[in-house]
Amino acid sequence: MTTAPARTPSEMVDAVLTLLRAQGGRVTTARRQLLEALFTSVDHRTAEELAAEVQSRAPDIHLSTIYRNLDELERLGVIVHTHLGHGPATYHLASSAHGHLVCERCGATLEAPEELFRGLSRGAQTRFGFNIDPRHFAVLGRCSECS
Amino acid sequence: MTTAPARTPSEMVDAVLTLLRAQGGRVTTARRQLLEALFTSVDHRTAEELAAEVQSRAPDIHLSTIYRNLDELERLGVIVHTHLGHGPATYHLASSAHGHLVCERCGATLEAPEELFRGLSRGAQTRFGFNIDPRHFAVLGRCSECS
DNA sequence: TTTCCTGCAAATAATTTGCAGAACT
DNA sequence: AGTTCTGCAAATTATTTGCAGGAAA
Repeated sequence: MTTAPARTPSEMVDAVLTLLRAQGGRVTTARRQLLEALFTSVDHRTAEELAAEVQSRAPDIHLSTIYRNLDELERLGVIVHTHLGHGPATYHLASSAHGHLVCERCGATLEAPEELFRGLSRGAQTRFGFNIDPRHFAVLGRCSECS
Repeated sequence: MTTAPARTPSEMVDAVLTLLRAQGGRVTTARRQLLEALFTSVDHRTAEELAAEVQSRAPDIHLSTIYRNLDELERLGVIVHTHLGHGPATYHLASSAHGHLVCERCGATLEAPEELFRGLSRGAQTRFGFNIDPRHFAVLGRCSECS
């Protein structure tokens, strides 16, 4: 059996640029480089880190342009951003969505599968009619080392 | 059967001031007024809101003094602060600790009993050795109205 | 009178915005 | 040509910090 076709990062970049163009958007160096950076690493990265990577190839691209394009890509559903406690937001591909557990002492970040939140999700729903989104904000606490 | 004696706000303020003095701290107008504000309302309030209330009685007390004293009171375990999504942190008495569900659309805040997080807490513990603290950061999502 | 606290101004961190010119289509 | 994007500088928001004078013990 085959899963969805495994596309190369470069194909993914092109696909998003096509989508962008279809919405009346334009293909620019800043956007191509930012997508390149997003699709060639799995890490969660901050706007600043992404800017640094983009700037290593196109030095003139400004941090504010990175922010504007991250917003745009989030509107398109390509990426999501998460607040891992204090400090800057991190961005990653929407296709690898998951929750986060962050240690408030050492800062370690654990990626938590969505099903870990299923019980909370159900409880919040039945008792408060509330639909939680475990991806937008991390759950803080102490990791095993720091407990 | 009796529960813990219900103390008046004013008695609570005095108790904290005594604790402060016992630690080598000093009793100042700023501290007394801040405690007064904290103990006479149940709301979650931001540093700015607390400053406004304090300043209605003692106009010269500066916002930075409020921040410094909130830190101090948190170190003493009297209050806790919570990040309700974007925007400023809110402070409330540690004795009324609870989790929060915040709607990312309309901003409504629901107070969630700690036990709502029990399943998540257990799962994070057994699967990751992680001890969650549901109080420090709110869980975001959509309230029933906005869903 | 000694140490702690406070007011004030300035610094910080992360992000957003106004604007005029440059780049895509 | 006509929008959309971008770089830059400046504004914003929330909070922190340095310092010198003022107040508690």
